[in-house]
Amino acid sequence: MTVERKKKTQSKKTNGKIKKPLDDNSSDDDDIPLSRSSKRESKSTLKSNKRRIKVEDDEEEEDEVDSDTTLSQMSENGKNDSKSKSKPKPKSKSKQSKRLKTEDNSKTIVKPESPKKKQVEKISTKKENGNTSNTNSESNSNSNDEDGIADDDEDEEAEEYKWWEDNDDNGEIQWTTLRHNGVMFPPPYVSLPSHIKLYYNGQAVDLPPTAEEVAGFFAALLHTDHAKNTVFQKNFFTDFKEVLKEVGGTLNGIKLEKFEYCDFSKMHEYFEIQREQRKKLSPQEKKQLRLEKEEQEEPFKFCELDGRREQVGNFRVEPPDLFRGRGAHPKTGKLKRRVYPEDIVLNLDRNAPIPAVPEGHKWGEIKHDNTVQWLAMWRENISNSFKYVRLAANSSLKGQSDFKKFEKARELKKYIDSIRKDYRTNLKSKLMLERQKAVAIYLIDVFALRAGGEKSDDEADTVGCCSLRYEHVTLKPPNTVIFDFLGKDSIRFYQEVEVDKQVFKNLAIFKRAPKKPGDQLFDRLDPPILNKHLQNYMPGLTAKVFRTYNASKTMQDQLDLIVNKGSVAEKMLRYNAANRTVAILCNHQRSVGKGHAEAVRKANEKIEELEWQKIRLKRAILQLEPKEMKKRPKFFAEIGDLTKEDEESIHKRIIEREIERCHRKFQRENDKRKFDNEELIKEEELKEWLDKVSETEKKYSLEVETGEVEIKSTLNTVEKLEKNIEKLEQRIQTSSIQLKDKEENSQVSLGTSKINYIDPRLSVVFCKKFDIPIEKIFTKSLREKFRWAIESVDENWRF
DNA sequence: ATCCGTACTTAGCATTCCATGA
DNA sequence: TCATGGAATGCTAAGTACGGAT
Repeated sequence: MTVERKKKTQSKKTNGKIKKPLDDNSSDDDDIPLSRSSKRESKSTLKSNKRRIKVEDDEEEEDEVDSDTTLSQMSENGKNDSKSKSKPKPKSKSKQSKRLKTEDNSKTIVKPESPKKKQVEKISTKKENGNTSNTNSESNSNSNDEDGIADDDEDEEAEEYKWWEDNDDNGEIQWTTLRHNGVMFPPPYVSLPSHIKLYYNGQAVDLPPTAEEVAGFFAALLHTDHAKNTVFQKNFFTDFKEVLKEVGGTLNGIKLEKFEYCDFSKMHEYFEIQREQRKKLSPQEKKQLRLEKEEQEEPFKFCELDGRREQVGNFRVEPPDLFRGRGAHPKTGKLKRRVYPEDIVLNLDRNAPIPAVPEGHKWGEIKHDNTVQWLAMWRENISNSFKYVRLAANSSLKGQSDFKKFEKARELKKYIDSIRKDYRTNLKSKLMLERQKAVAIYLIDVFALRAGGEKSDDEADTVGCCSLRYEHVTLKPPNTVIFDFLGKDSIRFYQEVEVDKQVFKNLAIFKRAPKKPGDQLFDRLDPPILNKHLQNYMPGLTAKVFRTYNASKTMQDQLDLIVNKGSVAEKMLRYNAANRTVAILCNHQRSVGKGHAEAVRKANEKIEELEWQKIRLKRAILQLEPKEMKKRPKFFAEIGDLTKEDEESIHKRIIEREIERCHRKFQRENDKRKFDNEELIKEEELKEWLDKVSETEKKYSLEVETGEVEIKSTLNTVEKLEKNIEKLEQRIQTSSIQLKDKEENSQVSLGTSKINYIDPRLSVVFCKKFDIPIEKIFTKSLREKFRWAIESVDENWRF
């Protein structure tokens, strides 16, 4: 774990703690559930009683007026809200009962059901145009074995379905036929060798396999931050004990009571060793394993959608594990239980054959709902929500959704001016609600905030626009605002920015006493209200569309600034810079890799050494032709830039590295020989190597003294030297560019915006106009995902 | 209106792959 | 040639959105 990384995690945690009574009950203001609930719930009560704020339309004074009543009322409401709090949350039980209900009569295995939902399986008369090939879509169609023969790829798929060349869009229905082979289950648990144990207070514990598995989950994480997190430990241990109880306790009578007494290190070591072995296992044995694995998953990788063969995304059911929540998640460390076929609901077309079930099991339910995109789903036990098996990103369905998303964002272009105009106006509205809407949309538009829906107590405390609280926004007159909060995935959003004057004033109003830390800034607002408002401007417009719009718009603008010159590498750098602007806008972060600081240092040293080499060559030229100095003083000027000290330290570094290398080489070589039973290299030889190095060292120090360089004898003309200098310059250039790129990217994640926010057609156009191979920008899988974009635009297309 | 269930997108970290350079 | 490390992919958590029931 690096320093940087730690820092970051820590800052997350610290941040979380501030607001998290659960984590730390030292602070005074938190009567645990009460204060919390009041925070979170206060708004709902308020929302109902809309109330006017009378506001003079006079610039300066207006704000002072009487919103007060509203506010005080508000916080009062907030206080006794804990009552209202307790009533929601019917909790899992009632949910559970509702659950496996079929929406759609059809042939349910488990229970037949009332026809409910709008039974949309009308065989839309949509002809299978476009895809001339297959279309054996009608019933039986022999379950279309994924024959080992016609193995995918290239020309074989020449007739792939180009949905973007069709223009039929039939609203609700997602497909007409859908067949697949179900899902792949993780392998059953295999017990550890009998000498690998959990130790409790020094004693080996005999665990039944089911419990051992759970202990193993923890052991596997022993060296991670999770294992050090007390919430994680606590949740894990509770669930571990529960499982143990379920299976009748330990086999040798040891009672596990305290986490602190558990020693997982032997188990952990064992896993490490296994991993090592798997790693070096390998000649082509690895390949063999890989092939076996591929064969196993083959049947699940593809499904048949409207007669076409399409890839499934996550066909593998999530294996049991300890839940790794992000940030300060109250449930982190809990056991995520194994999923069985009985837990799984499959979605298929009515005539599809039912996939085989693992021996001795049956599917939970079979549905035929063609208004949805999922192939299978189950309910997970951590937060009682659903997990879905869906198509892969390169599928037509996903592609179509993606396309629609960007088209919707493009449509916002037509409305954005009037929306902006309106929210500027409404910043002065007399209605509190309108003002809040205006400010919220402003923040969403300008700072790319997320909508910010309400969250419950058993999730990490993170916020977005509507759920911002008092303490997340600091006002610094005249118009500077500091945002500091944890957003999605507990990623910190920290920005010190200048905002519109009126926005500043409004934020001040929203924070006005008696509001206090913990209270909602936008007490009248939630995402549905906001979205409803937005839909008055444009059908389908929601808060998230702004992120897509602004991201792609920014990208377009940035790309427009790039001029078509320089090498591909240079143009790529500019593209990445544009990409980075977008990523920063969207606050897409990543933790700095563990080797980062070191890598930067090394890269800097490398550049320094290249510079040094270059200077040496220049000196060599002068030794050869002293007259050159007069001819091109500029060319030689940089010789003076290198101080003696710098030079010496470079020398030192190189020498040290060489010595190091000699020792390593010696070591390694002898290890090998020992292994092969060969004669070892003598110490003398090492000595010889080292002597050579010290000769070099002497040469260098002489160089420093005299200023005379000694260069390879082949470099004996000015021309040759210059050629080499040129090469060095080139290398320096490339290295510097790369380094710069690396540093600037260290905390910014470009991928997320590339995958989700930047209209891929922008990149395609960029490539066409600037003569860049698309492979430079999109990886293989992204090219597949964005095939619709790659194949559909010409270079004049604009977002 | 609010609540709640459902379904879909977006997100960063973990793992694997693969090129590169010591 | 092997180790190393960055890029690519895999995984699944964490968001948004929306509609129907109450």
